[in-house]
Amino acid sequence: MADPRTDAAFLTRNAAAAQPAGALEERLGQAAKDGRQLRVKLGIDPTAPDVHLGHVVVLQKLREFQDLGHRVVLIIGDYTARVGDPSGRSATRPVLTGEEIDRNALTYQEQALRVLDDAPDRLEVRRNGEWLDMGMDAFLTLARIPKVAQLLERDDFAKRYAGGKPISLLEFVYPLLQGYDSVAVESDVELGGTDQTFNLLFGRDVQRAEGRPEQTVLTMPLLVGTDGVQKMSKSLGNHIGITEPAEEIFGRTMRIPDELIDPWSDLLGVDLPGTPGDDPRGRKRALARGLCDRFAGEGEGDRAQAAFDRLFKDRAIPDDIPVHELGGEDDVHLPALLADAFGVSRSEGRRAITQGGVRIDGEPWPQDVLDVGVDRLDGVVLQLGKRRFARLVVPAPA
RNA sequence: GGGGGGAUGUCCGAGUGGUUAAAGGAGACGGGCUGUAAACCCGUUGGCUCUGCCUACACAGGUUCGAAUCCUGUUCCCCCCA
Repeated sequence: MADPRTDAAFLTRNAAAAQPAGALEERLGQAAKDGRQLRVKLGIDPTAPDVHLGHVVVLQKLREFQDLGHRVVLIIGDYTARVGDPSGRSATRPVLTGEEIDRNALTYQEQALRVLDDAPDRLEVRRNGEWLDMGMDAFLTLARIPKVAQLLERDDFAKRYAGGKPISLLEFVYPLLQGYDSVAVESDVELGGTDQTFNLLFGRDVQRAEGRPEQTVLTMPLLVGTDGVQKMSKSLGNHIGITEPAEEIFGRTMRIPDELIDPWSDLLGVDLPGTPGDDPRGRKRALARGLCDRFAGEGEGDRAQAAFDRLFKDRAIPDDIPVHELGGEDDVHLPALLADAFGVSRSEGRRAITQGGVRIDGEPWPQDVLDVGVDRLDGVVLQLGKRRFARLVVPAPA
């Protein structure tokens, strides 16, 4: 446990990079000798409050530091959220209002604690508004540090610049502010995804300029989203949130491409039976169960899997489905009903019917029938496609 | 400050007066096959009270029998020169 070499190897086993080389082990050794905790920083941007599996990769790594006795410093970027982090973005980010930031930060914190240890000596939560709300003179002093050429080398800036896409000065300033966070909290180590590499390394420059020891940078590979192509991100809609119901986590995990099974298992810390490449279906089911147990609660994995099998193997109707109340009309226009029940447009509903995608109580609905008497619908299960269900009820006359 | 270029549907991207709800691709959705994977096949993809109607090609106005396409103004973006 106290062997720095073992600890460093453990911490970097699934990391993308630890920079500079060997620095992590050295720090761990120094900390052990001085009998103090390392301060491990993670800055989070409170623009997207819901924590998803992509965030878990880094949170999980923080947790490992905590379990080795170190202290995590979580920085809520309430001030920097007004700037907008350009990392990995091809366009300028929207700016949030103060209330949105507060709300998001709270939600995030709450959810992050499902992964992190919140013991008082293991977790410190700060907001960078504490120190970034500085005067112009202080800011201008900081502004000497970054060089334009250096900023332009950064991958996403370079791409945008070459592609004729806009980059605002505000975005240029972002790394500087994030770097100053490291000065303010005296971080020993900063974590982030590989897309954060530039910002994290730049933090070292700021620390050096301020006469502080430079932090070690540990980057984690980006978790590929459920589409199997792009990094997991809420705005791309390829994410799985850790507060989602077990059925959802299970089902969406089952839809990931096979190539993702091992990276996910590795980065999210879910152990799988068998060897990589073998029995992808079985391993994927184990992965899905593991994620459910971890985020929805112990035992949820088996439960979700059973529900999943009922639905897709037996093609049965799930037992826990939302109830949709019908209005008072005698005749129901099916496209309108589908629109109300499932949040699609009436045209989409109509299309689904004419393409044979609608079922009533599991029986395919005739493709040319768009209207039906309300008496035919009381208590039945309306189904759109393979996985959208609603139980219909006709309210008793008052 | 001067000059040039651009803004099209979820995204990318054709289209420079009529046969354009707008080629093509991606994505998505429905069906088939299946392991709710991949690959593959078929269909759909602005809305609606649907053999028709309405709204759409940055925004506002104009020319025309007719405009995404022409003109004027506005907003935003990019490039070059200073």
